[in-house]
Amino acid sequence: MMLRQSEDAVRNRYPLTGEFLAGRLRNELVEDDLALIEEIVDDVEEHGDGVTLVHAGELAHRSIMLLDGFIFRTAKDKDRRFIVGVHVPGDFVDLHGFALKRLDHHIVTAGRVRVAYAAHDRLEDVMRSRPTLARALWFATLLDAAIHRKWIQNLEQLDAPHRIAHLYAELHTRFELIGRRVSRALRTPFTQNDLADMCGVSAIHANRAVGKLRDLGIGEIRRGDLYTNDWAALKTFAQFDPSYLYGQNTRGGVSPV
Amino acid sequence: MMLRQSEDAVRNRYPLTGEFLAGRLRNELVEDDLALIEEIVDDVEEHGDGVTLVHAGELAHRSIMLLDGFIFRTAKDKDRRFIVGVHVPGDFVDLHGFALKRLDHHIVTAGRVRVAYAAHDRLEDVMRSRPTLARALWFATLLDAAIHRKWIQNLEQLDAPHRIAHLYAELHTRFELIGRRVSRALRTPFTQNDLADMCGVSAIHANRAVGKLRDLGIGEIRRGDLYTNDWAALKTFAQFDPSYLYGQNTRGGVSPV
DNA sequence: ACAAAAAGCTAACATCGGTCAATAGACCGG
DNA sequence: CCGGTCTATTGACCGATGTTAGCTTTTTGT
Repeated sequence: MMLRQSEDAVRNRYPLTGEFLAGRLRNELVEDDLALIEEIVDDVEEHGDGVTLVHAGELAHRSIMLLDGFIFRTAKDKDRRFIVGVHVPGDFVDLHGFALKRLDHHIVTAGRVRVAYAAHDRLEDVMRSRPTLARALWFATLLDAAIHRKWIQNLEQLDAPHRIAHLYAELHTRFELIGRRVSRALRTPFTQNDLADMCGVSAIHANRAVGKLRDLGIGEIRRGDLYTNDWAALKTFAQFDPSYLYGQNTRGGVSPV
Repeated sequence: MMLRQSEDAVRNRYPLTGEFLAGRLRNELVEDDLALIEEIVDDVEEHGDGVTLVHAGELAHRSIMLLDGFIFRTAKDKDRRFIVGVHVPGDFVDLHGFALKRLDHHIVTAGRVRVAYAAHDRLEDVMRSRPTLARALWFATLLDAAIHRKWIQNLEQLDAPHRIAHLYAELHTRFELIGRRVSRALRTPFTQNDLADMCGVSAIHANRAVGKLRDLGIGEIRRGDLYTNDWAALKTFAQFDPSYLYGQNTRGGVSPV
């Protein structure tokens, strides 16, 4: 299911240069640079749940910016799926495909999404004329790598309940960084199956972990939505340290410029 | 323990532009670019085992290229260490520190190493004058991210014996890609403790896994060195698919240029 | 060569997590 | 409204892994 809309109509309701880019490419990009990014986006689409936007191995000629919703990076086995990353609005989901040409994994929607496409040849032009912007895009891919490393550490260190708590803690902070304050409920379209595939456990064990978080009073997860009245407690439980997200208030190397 | 040597003396014995760069930054870099990389290396050092070359959080003003030996990327807990990445000769170990300014993890030697340093301001100059080279360096960090994703998948998918086998399979291929053919023995300075920290299991369980690989006839690991007479069998056992390393023979997006 | 330290190995037991089976609730299409 | 499918949930059982303890072998420092 794919609903293409008038590009301008969508843009007017959700300007690209709003919360999104200001967050993910957070740095001292000037207005001109932001305008330039708007220009290279050549298409806006909406998609339903579980749509594979890019298959591993395909030659890519454009990259996807996520405007609304969630997107998974997945790997597939003969009979199992592995989620190796998740994206929130403002993320350039497969920017690395720009330099690598083909992806080593799939890009799959999680729930309904709105995405924008940036053609590689236009990206090419822009990066040549604006070294600042080129650096910002590099920074974005490095941030992805930093998140990957934290996931590796979590898989090595935490048991299932802590992994799930850490996932929501990370999402909570990533939403903050794009200017979306989450109050009592963090809403996602994730099933317990999705949580399991992100945390490397079986769906049944993910269910047990969700139950444990509820019993411990850390948070209640219902149909992907996490409810809590104490995010600080949840983050402490998850041993969450936001420094790997290179946010604004953590000094040192914030700006990619 | 740090043994600084005459830079020229070391370079003559192990020219930088040899196997190393040709492998890791594998692409159509011209001679001039390679010469340029040699120029920005301003120091060569040797270090012993277990030396922390860069601490997480430190402001970085230079990046490390590994010339010989192995280097871990590690995270630390109050009483535990996690290895989130391993590097082989030819790798720019903390190139991402160039754009991020501070690292989210530590850089620690594994056994004796030889490293070269590239000052960030010189990298800056070079990247401005040679967009081709800038793209190559970006490519190198994207390759790191691809390896991170495979590690995530392995931690989600494989049990301890398969994780260890996959680790050696990966190293075997990465050595091939830098022109070092490994015949019967892949030699590393890894202890079983190191293997455990890379695979997210206890040292005792790593020992059990090593024993199982021996019993199954997959390979024999003695003091970090893996002996086998059938690498293909080992790679099959590990479910190893080299495409994520973006090697030469896998067509599509090989060149970062 | 010797002693200390590090690394490797093994066994026993407890916990985490996977698998199978069965059930109930929520959502969807007809 | 109904039946089918997806999702969530629970219990029983079993394999994988963690923990503790003790021991042997290898390496390292003197």
